[in-house]
Amino acid sequence: MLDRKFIIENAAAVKQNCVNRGMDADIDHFVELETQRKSKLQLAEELNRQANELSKKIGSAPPEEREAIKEEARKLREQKAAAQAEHDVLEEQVAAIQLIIPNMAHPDAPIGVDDKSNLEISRGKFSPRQFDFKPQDHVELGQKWDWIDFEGGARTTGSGFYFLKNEIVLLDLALQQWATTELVKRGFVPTMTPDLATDEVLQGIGFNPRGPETQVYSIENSALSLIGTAEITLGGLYSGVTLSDEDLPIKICGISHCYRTEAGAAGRASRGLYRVHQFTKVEMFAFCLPEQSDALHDELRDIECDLFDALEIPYRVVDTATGDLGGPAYRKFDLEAWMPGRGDGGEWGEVTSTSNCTDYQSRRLKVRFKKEGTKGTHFVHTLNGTAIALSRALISILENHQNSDGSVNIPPVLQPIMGVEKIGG
RNA sequence: GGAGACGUGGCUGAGUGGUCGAAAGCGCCGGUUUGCUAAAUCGGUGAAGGGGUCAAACCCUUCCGCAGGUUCGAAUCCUGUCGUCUCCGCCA
Repeated sequence: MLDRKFIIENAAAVKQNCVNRGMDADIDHFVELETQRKSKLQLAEELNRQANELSKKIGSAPPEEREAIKEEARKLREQKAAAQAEHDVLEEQVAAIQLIIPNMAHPDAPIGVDDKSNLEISRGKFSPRQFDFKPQDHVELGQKWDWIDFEGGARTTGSGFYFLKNEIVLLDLALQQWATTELVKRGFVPTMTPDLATDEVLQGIGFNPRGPETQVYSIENSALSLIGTAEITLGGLYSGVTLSDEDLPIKICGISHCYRTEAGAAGRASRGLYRVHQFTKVEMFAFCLPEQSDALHDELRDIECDLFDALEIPYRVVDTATGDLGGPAYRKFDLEAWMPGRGDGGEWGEVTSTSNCTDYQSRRLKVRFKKEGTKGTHFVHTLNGTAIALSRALISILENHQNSDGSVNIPPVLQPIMGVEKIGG
């Protein structure tokens, strides 16, 4: 969320930003309520101060006066409680609006209401391949070699779930192992995170854990939800913690399962593994100083490019338009891999996404830093990026590296881990 | 899952109704002393929110895991909750 003072002082810019992002937040109402809230708070504090003053007097007052002072103090406390109650109502309303005001956008982020305004900024090392046969999609390949069992997933759990089987399990594990190793080489602390998090952390990261619009599976009779991404647990890792500026940036990566309800998202573009309710992901996350976040964002994007280049998968990099940023992101880059089996004759499909969320998440999660030798604390900047989302990486590998007999070549970087050059056939 | 103990400032740790935002020690910052270092010694040293100021100084409120309650007044009493530890049970 944005700082309240910032919103009030920059109301016009915040309003324009909401328009650019296609979000509807009543900034004027926010300013009005927040102003009221502050004056109520001052009133409550003043009444409290007066009551405190009286309470202190009681000890030294002559016994016969004590009851009268007590009575007066009691009245003041009652008035204070009333003012506080009014304040609390306002606070709730202010917080509700503040929660839906999106982050400001990077000045270079393309402005537009949806993904049609996304701007392609670069391409990977490899171009989409010209097949001399009709490429199959990953669903067909998965069926042919008994690699992916959607029927089994549907029977045990429901539509949108699947079993991975046979060699593709080893490919999946090899990708996790390889990606994590690559990140460790680049200074990331590897973690395996919980697959559940408290609703508070979910909300801090920018997810809406409950309610009709939610994309999140929540656990009944508890304040826990299944995470949609390790961004949630990694971001929550230091919630409430004040870090030292000397420890920043902290680069951390995490392997987790990701769960998404994908309510209303079924359709032709969601075939197979592309949009599923559960998948595994290796996620990058960083906490850093404000002045570091732009460069770090570029670094995360470049790592994603390195990984997909190493896997020999064609992709393009997209600078996401304001309307497609979501709430927390200040700027977002997506990698879209070429998926030969998608649509008619192949389509680009999102495989990674990296966002600079500046202090939008850290303000809610209260992740601060202290500059050594100075007073006060500030909010860190947080960034996240997909290293490998297994389901979509598997699509990319199967579809791009398939042979005419349906066998699939394993990218050279994974061969030492898997011990084979090819699967199927 | 059952029983018990505990949760105080960067750390250790005192504090069982007001004089406590909180002793003491350690650490840290600054001064003095000293050939350097160490030691000694003096002083300072939490956070959030609000007001105030050009900026400071300064003022107010809140914070002793968290949330409620009792009371004129709560670190201290009560309830709930979360976390940690120990023992038992169960278990991969």
